[in-house]
Amino acid sequence: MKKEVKKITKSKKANPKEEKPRIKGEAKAYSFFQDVFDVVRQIPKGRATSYGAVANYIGTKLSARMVGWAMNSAHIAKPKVPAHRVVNRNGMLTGRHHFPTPTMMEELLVKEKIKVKDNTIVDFEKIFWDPAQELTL
DNA sequence: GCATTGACGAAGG
DNA sequence: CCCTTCGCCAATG
Repeated sequence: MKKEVKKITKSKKANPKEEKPRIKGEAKAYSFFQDVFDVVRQIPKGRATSYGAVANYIGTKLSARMVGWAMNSAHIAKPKVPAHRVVNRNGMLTGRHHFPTPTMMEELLVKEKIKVKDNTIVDFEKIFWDPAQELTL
């Protein structure tokens, strides 16, 4: 149950319509959407990262949810964002259901020599790629 | 304008 | 050790 924990809901829009997937080319107003996409695109093959790591790199580590939410627009973003390389901190392919086909995500991972077992990346910590660590911002 | 939800994460029981 | 709960930020109904 959700209970009425938060009834206030800040709902204060910090960013005015910055992300507009409908418009192509003139998306100058960068937002965490673009940041997430950019970071995810820089994930080397055979590697994977977690939403929390990406969020941490961007600075919104406290809200790893936003990363996942942003990935919802990833399938609209171009060039295509390798969202299959982004999983939760458990290494579980939680977002596989959002792909064109639920099997596409693990198939892509397997193609990159990433072992997937029971919807979870094997040796996730080994192939883990931390943008904040690798990119050294 | 308020309540609910979400491809998460960390902490508490 | 497994399950439940809170926190975050933005969007959508």
